[in-house]
Amino acid sequence: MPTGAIPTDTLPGGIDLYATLESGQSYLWRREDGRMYEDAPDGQPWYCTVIDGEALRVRQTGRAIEWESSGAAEETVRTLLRLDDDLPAIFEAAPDDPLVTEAYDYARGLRLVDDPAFPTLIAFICSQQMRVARIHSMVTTLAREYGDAIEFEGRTYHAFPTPTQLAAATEAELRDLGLGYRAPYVVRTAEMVADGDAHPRDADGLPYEEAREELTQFVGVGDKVADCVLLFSLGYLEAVPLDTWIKTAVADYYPECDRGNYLETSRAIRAAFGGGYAGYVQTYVFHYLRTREEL
DNA sequence: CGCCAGGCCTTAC
DNA sequence: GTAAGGCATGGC
Repeated sequence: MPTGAIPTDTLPGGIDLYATLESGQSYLWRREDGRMYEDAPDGQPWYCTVIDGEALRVRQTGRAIEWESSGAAEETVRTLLRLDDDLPAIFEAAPDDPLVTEAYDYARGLRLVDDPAFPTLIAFICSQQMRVARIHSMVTTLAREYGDAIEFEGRTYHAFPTPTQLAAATEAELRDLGLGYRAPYVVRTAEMVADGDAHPRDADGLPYEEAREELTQFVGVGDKVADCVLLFSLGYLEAVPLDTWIKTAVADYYPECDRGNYLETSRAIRAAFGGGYAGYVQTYVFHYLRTREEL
């Protein structure tokens, strides 16, 4: 059984695993104590996922990121959690204003994730008009109902369904699982990928705004969901998803960036957030605004 | 009860 | 190209 421990002091800027995995950017991990999003972890809980058919769990101890897997290697952990990102350099590129400073101080060590493209696409199709905990619940349900089961260390894990597995679901089934009006979006997008008509990875490598446009071909995907896939899965760290929280931040802190439409407002806030790492700033600000009063 | 949540689709101008 | 409705569900 592959296991390992990655010393925290070897990671530039350290890491806050809790903030990284419970900030609403990834919906593909589950906290083993079952209290995800309810409370800050009491102790050092394992977070579990399935990646490329292998069970993987990680936890943060006082001095390391420990991991255990049925077959994944350390490189996978480093990739998924973006452990090589240079957080001090990223902070250095961020604007020096009160909101951003507070957001960074609130969750130092939060790292972006690098999740697989298809699950991320579906998760954020499900995300519209939903709260973070319910999105996570919906993704967990899809894995349980349609994904492969994997036994590891006496526990059963469920992979997120493949495009083919999810395309075999019906709209009625997904409505019964609580997806509401997103059900046909999920089925139709899964069919597009399963049939080979398109894949979210096809956007990878295109210039940022072209990549975003490419992703909107999927049913249920507009500019905002496309930005989430670009940021959390395809490595476009400049992407700034304009959700309700960030729109509030724009109105309250950067009113000059509101240009009346997504494209131009996106360009303005991306510049205000420092350009190339604007998506990092966005994720810190989102996490701060959404949870600062709730813990 | 009404309001809101990591919005998008369709239709009408 | 932009604006308005409609849309499911659950928590508060």
